[in-house]
Amino acid sequence: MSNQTADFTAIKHLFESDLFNEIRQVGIHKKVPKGELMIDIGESIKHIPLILDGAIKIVREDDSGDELLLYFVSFGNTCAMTLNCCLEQSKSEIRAICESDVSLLLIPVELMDIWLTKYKTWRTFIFTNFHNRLNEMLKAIDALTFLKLEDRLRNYLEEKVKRSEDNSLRITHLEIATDLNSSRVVISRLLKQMENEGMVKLGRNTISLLK
Amino acid sequence: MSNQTADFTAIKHLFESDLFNEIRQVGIHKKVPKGELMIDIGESIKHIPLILDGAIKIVREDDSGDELLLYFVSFGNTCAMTLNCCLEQSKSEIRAICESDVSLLLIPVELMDIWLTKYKTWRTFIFTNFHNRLNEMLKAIDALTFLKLEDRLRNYLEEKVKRSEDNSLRITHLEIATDLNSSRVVISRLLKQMENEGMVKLGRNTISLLK
DNA sequence: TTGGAGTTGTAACTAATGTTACATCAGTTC
DNA sequence: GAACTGATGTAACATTAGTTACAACTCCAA
Repeated sequence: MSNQTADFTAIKHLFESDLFNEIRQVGIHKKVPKGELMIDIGESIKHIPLILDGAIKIVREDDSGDELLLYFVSFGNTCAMTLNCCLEQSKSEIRAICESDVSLLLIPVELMDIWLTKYKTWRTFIFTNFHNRLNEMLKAIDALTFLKLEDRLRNYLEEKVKRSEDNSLRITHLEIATDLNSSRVVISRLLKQMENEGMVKLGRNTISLLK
Repeated sequence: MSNQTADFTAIKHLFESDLFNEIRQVGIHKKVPKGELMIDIGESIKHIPLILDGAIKIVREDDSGDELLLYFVSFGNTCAMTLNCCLEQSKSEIRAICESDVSLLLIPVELMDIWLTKYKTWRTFIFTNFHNRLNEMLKAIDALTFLKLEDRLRNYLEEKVKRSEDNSLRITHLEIATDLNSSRVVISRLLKQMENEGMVKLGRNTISLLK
């Protein structure tokens, strides 16, 4: 796809102009529709994805198919887990699914190291990303360790609402249960309880945060 | 403390010789006894610690003082969470406690970026560390999400035994409970059960892994 | 308009983990 | 050796979360 269609505003300010120009030249622009699987567990990765628009949901899965949502990656960022894979030539440990329509640039792995020596802003970019990802992982660990499911659910809903137009979400109880590695019945129970407390309003396929 | 007393063998093979010499020149050698608090949550960090010998235990704590052991860092490594802090000038998100007597080198933060452009082996070192730490965090998340406490306990004991001379540990049930963010009674219960199954042998202040 | 397929509500039950309370035991100190 | 401290064993109970089962409701398509 032609790079003319890509909107670089999300990343322009991140990089010095020489680097920005290189990125425009070598980056392969791609649009991926909402819901599409971008990377699956076990795949090897040859490009660094640079997100221009939209958000990606990063999911972990165990052997028996149970899932857990780890975090979201949005514009101006890249996935540090992916950087990992690139550097180590190893397979992906995680699954990446488009949370919305996503516009991104693919950068060939080889440039990673070259740009690290050449551009200060690239180093900053890479390390900021590692930093953000480590913090997201810490947040996930904190939630799993110290929070009750009800609070994880509330956080989850708030996080989702932040990414939506208004206070309402188009989502089913089952989807939530999957993301939180719980069961549908438990989520329904907690949601109903939250509705009774006036925290949310439930409808078929929709949840509105009132708080 | 003089650098003559430091044993560099653990890291010599990691770096090209120019870099290795720089490290020897600027690195401040330090020995920290077992059990000592190296870094606490909220502290700011001016040096990158390079571990020569021993192991450090990385712990997370929430507002109410509940703890969780995240992972161990041992020789030839550094703590990526600390790298984070260095780079971002932010405060430590974690607590680091010496699991054994530790010998380490302190590298001034300023050199971090300079060495990144100058030395390929430094880049590899830094990224390998980020990689390892992200993987450790993933492992922690997996355990919290997908494992029952009994299995986390077994993993914990196996991990500890790896770092000890023989199959026995000098540890109390309370210490284990703290590391796993559980309660002493629960840990005692599970240990007793494991003893009945012939998996461990319990004594006062000691646990031996049998199978 | 009828019959799925998917979504939600709810009850009853089970399993896992945490809490409280107390007894005992080993080692240390006075 | 009496008193104290920390470590462990155990019972009874509480809470949280997961499971099974089933009814009811919505929407879409044949």
